[in-house]
Amino acid sequence: MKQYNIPVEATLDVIGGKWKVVILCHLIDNGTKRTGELKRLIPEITQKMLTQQLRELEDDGIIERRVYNQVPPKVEYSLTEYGWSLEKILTSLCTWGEEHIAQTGDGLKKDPIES
Amino acid sequence: MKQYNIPVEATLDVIGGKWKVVILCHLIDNGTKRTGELKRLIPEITQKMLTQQLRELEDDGIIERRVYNQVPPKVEYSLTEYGWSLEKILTSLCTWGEEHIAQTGDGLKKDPIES
DNA sequence: CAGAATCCCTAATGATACTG
DNA sequence: CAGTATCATTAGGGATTCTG
Repeated sequence: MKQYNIPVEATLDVIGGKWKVVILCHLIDNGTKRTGELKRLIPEITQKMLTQQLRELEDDGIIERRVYNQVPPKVEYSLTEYGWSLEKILTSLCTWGEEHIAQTGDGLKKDPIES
Repeated sequence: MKQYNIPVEATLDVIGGKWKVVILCHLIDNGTKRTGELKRLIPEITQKMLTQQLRELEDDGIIERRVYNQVPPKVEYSLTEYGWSLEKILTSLCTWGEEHIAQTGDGLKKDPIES
């Protein structure tokens, strides 16, 4: 049992990881992504960090990991019902980022991937 | 000019600091807090981190720093208009934390401060 | 009271190689 | 393809001291 000084710390505990929000925002698109897709969508992330962040999200019940027993391996990650309860937060974060970019000199990198 | 892979990274750039969301959630209460108040509301934070996070939020135009020229010094921090554009995000984060705490074994620390 | 400046160290992250 | 294990690195952050 964890103890917080303020409720929002509980939220940060769950989505505060360095890449978690980014991962979740990608998953929110259609709700499901393969490991390799996430890796390509998040070029700077390392294999290690991707796996680690995914594990933690899984442990917190935010995402589900589905393994297809085949060769080569196929693993899909998707939001759980509990994970979808973050939808409002995630979309707000995304929207704010878009508006912020629109208002500042910041921008988006040239998408290195075609779809 | 910063370049992001996905818009939400811009948001994380601004509020992704270790204590920023917590600080902002406190400021959202009534919009203004003195340095010492924040320090007491966030017991685990160090002087250094508090100042550092406040500076970054100030640099990003999220909060405003008002210095009263007196001895002993008095400094107040408040959300700027731009900072208030984060309100929806911040309240969502807080609410989710409350619900998460209600549904798990987690809880809040005994408030060490009266009022 | 608010905060700047040090020193210092751990924990978080990266890089690489290996496995089923 | 997905993931583990290991080693190396660093920077984020803590403790302390000092100042107006």
